[in-house]
Amino acid sequence: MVISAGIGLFDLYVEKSIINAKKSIFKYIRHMLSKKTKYGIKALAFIAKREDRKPVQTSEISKSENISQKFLESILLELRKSGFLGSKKGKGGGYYLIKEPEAIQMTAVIRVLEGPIAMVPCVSLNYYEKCDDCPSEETCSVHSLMIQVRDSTLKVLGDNTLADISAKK
Amino acid sequence: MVISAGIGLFDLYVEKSIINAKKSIFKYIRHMLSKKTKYGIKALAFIAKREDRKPVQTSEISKSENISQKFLESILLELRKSGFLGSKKGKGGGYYLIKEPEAIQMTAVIRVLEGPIAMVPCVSLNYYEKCDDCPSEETCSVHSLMIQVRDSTLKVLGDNTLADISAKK
DNA sequence: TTATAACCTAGTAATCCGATAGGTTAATAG
DNA sequence: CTATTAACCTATCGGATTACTAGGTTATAA
Repeated sequence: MVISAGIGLFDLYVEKSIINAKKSIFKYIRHMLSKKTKYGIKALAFIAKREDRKPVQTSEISKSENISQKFLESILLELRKSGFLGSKKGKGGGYYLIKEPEAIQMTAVIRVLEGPIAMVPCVSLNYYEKCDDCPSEETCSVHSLMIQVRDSTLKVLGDNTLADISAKK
Repeated sequence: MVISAGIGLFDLYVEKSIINAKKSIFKYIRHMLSKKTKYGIKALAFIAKREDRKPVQTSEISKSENISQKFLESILLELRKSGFLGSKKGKGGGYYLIKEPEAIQMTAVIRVLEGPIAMVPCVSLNYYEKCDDCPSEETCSVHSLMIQVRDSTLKVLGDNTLADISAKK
């Protein structure tokens, strides 16, 4: 007597329930800060911690901070192009800070790597965009709330410089 | 003499440059607050604005706030299941507030619709998750910064209730 | 009994994230 | 002058989400 030679209806149900279970167990959690930004900040802090101003290699940061080297390369490249870092090729090359850590606000770093700091485009200072569904921003219940959130976040990120977050402990 | 019978190298280059141009013009902007949450807040405010406690239909909110009705249905359903709203079927049915608007903090609403308020899971109070790349949270440069952001955001969203954001103007 | 409006289950296109692969260019050491 | 080093560049990818849409079923009231 053959119990189950192929995939029956029951098997399909089991299969489905496993998938659903997986979905609920490994529930995706929305990250507001992308890994790109997170890695970028970590890398900047790593470079800032160096007493000397000698170039730091991507490979060193990658190993020390557990970041995929290729991914990190693209991030550091972007930070260089945005004017945060300078670079040097060849042996003994790498990336180095151009400005003083005290002069680098976290708002600037996040805006370059992540984009807008505001939670909705209609309250963004640097990436403003009108909502297509909203007839008026004055009467929008979300608008004023998000302005408050934006301002408090901006205060924190503006007060913190690279020097603050890379302070040796 | 055939000038160009098919797709030559040059055509491909042109094609490519158009694509790149499109990419840069219509740059995607990361929204931290999803439309789902935004619509949910707007709908709650709409219902709270009603003096009477009679049920409000999805269709009415949908028209007034320019929200896709089907999408809104799913959102209101979720808000009902989370204990923010009550519902009534059939004619004259709809959704109504269960609690007083003053008793509904925006932190609660956002946590249900959006998920964590923190920008990184490792500083989330309700959705905590260890970072797999970080050896220690104490020495992480991002961690302490994100705690500050979280706390300031939490303060704003905790201070604001549904009554505050739905106040008639 | 019929209209209404909530409730439920699927599925979809578009889009992004995080990463990988495989090179080229420029600077330094020997 | 040559080899090595490390930044720089281009392309591509799977997996996952978001914001919907489609097409129903159930419960309530007129």
